[in-house]
Amino acid sequence: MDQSGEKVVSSAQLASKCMVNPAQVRKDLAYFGEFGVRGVGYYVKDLLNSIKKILGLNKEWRMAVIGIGNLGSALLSYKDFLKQNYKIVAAFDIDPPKVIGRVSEKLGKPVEILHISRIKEVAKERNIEIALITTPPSEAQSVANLVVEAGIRGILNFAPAQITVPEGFVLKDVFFTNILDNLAYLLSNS
Amino acid sequence: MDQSGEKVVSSAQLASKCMVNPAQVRKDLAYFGEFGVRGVGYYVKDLLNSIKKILGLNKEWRMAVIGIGNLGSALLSYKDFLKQNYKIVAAFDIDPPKVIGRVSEKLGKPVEILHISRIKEVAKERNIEIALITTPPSEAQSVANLVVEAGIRGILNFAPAQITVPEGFVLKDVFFTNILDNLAYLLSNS
DNA sequence: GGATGTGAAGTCGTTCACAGCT
DNA sequence: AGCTGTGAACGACTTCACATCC
Repeated sequence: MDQSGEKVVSSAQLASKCMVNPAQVRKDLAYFGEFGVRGVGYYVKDLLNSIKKILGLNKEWRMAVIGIGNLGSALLSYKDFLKQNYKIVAAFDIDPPKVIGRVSEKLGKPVEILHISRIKEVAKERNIEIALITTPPSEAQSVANLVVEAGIRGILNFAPAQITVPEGFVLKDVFFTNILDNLAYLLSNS
Repeated sequence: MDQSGEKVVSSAQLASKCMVNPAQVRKDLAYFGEFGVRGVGYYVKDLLNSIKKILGLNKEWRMAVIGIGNLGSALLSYKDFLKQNYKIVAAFDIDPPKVIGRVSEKLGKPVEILHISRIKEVAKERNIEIALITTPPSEAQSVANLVVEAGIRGILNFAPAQITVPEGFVLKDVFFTNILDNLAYLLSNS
């Protein structure tokens, strides 16, 4: 809406876009503060900034991809990051030379692939806060341990393996098979 | 538990494994039928079968991958499908010859990559019920239209694009950036 | 006048507690 | 005796409705 040049928006407009109740929109926003103006609505620019602040998207998050197979390569060339506040600033593998060429072809400004042993050093240098684990499942936990040791507090795990991290670290799994199960369920009952 | 040879399980055991309340487990299961035996618990084998039936996992789901870039290739060699009831039986791209070699290397029994124009014909032949869309976002909607026209009722969309399908079709998006946003939020507030 | 922010009412989901069955 | 299935009690979230402020 900001890009379309719209200045204000009401909870009713937001609600219809999100297919929820207008009161829900107001309650949810009011939970974090007073962002609206009575009798007017919400100023789009202000609301956008406020929400970004709430969600932690008012800064650039610096990330590393670990495990440069097909999935890791896909992430390295994932253009959608550019629109968001995420940036891949490092890539690691256990066998770096093999893959440099492959990735360089794909990107204008390629990210050099480094040996996993350098993660602690590089994490500090480049202020890495999030690690994307795209290794085979058998390596996921030991890689996670290295990530933790390197002081990277956020982990997004793409490997189909259950891994654990100590208190104070945040781990999220991307198991698309869960979504696939949901799809299968919906197909079975329709 | 079945693989460990356990014969029966109580709602209390299931609850502690899932970190929920025992009554929750019983209510949820009872919603779909009577699977337990009073004074005993649930027979593991029977319960497993019942749950598979409920979730639509008591059959093999035949799938096609459309768009054989990095992500599509990753899915083609995704070993975890084997454990589940999903099978990739076809792969499509707009430029098939280019990629055959790359995928063949990776798999013992490669799936041949076909031109997208053959989707309708092949969908019928091979009883394809689910399409995994891994094209660039700009192509996602037009590919989805072809999928719908081919009579494939389930779509799992990996492309970062909003697409729509007619009534009667089921669409699920795999937008891992949502999970990444959630991770960033949790990191910001801890 | 008109849309927000919010107590009150209403609805939905979770937990308790026990009857009923093995 | 023990555990399920389930009505009743409870708690949480959603929606309503209006006082409040621009």
